[in-house]
Amino acid sequence: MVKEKMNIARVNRISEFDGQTVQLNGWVYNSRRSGKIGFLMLRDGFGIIQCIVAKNDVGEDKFEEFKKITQESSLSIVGEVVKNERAPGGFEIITADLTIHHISTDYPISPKEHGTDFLMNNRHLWLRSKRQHSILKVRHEIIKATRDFFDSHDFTLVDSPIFTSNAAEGSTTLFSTDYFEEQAYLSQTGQLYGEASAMAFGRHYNFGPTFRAEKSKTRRHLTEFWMVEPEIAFCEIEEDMEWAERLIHFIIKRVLENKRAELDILERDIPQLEEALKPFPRISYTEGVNMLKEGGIDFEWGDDFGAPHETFIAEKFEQPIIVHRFPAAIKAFYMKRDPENEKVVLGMDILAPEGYGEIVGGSERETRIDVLEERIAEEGLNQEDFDWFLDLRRFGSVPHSGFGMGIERVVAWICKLPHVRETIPFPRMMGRLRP
RNA sequence: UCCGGCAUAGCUCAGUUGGUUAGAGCAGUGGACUGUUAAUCCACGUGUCCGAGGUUCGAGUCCUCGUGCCGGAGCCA
Repeated sequence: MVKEKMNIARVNRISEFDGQTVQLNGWVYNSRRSGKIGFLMLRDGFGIIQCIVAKNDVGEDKFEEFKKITQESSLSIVGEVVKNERAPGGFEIITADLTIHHISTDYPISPKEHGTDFLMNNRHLWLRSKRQHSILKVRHEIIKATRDFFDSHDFTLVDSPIFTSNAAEGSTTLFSTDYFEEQAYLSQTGQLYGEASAMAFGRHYNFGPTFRAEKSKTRRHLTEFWMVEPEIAFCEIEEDMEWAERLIHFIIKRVLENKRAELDILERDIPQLEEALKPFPRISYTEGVNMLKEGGIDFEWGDDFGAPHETFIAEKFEQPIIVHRFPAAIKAFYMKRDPENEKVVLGMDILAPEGYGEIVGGSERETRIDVLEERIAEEGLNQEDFDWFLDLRRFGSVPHSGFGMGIERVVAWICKLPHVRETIPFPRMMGRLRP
């Protein structure tokens, strides 16, 4: 039996236990035997380490027991931590004792190749694999960096509600739900509430799930995704762009500092990612249209950029770029008109390089109540639903700006994944509600 | 919603111009091996060929419809 009061080690800190006898608790990642010696790859959630199980060390009975273990069986190992160059990771455990907690039978994910649909059906188990583990560790670092960034600049996290009565952006499809005999929608953005918070706290951010019932089947779309949305009082569009750029620089630095091993497992091209630490070029929509025309692409001023247009412009740069001042007609009602050109709004999008497209969308907000009322009517939205929002322009209206950053798209880009579905533990997409 | 592709063993796939008994690798089980790195070697098994209908002497293969999945467009983060 495994002894009580043993040093319990975690694989990520195994070097601190060099030469000591420790206990490790985990699952079998893989194992192979060669007569009287076995090699057990133990996965403890913090890492994977090789454990040597030799008949001479553990005895006849324990060795017979070891022979029974299968992939993803759970067990505890007691043994000495030793340096060994032959072991992946540089350290291995010379097993003195092992206790089996549970034997797995027919674990579906073998160490060979599988299709995405099969793996997604087994997502609850797929999370145990090295690659998925690394992606979610990077996701965690990105989220933590985001929160640290805002927290360290006096932003207050103020959560926005998930159930809402109003559509903030008329064009997008909403999930509808029955709310005590009234219709409620799942939030597609926390922004309008964020504006209320900014007037109360000066600098605000919210971070939560958002829902879009778009029937999108592309590598960039989920129906449920996480978005961080800062909103800043007394902030104009140029400063808004600065905040977004500084945030992304900060995130990249932190991932490079703390998640290098994970990026290596994902075979991420590091120098290419480091390009994102350069300043972000700022291009107006009109300049973007000219770039398309010079590139021989048929495009009319006033049309919205499609994915191919975004890609065409973004591919000219190694780092993310900021596109700003879009035609008012194609953007949301709350964006402020450019005083120098009423045809455009003070909105901005950040396009990630390497074909990842839009990761940030933001704007300076319209401060004039009459303009907002007009725009709400134009969009065919219900004025009553926005009455509380319009109060923000009745009681001390000030210039303010904000943006939303999609976490999954940032994770996909930083990890250089082919699809956003692997960036979230349990993706929700059209045709995917389980597990 | 629109356009294109795919569907064969638990998994990944092959399957010729339509031809008689549908195959491989991996995983699994048993055995050999004290330094393996997705170990190797020997032995053993598995099929609603996505579903329905049609053409044909004969369909995994051809046709029609349906279903599921994948990619893209639109929309967006």
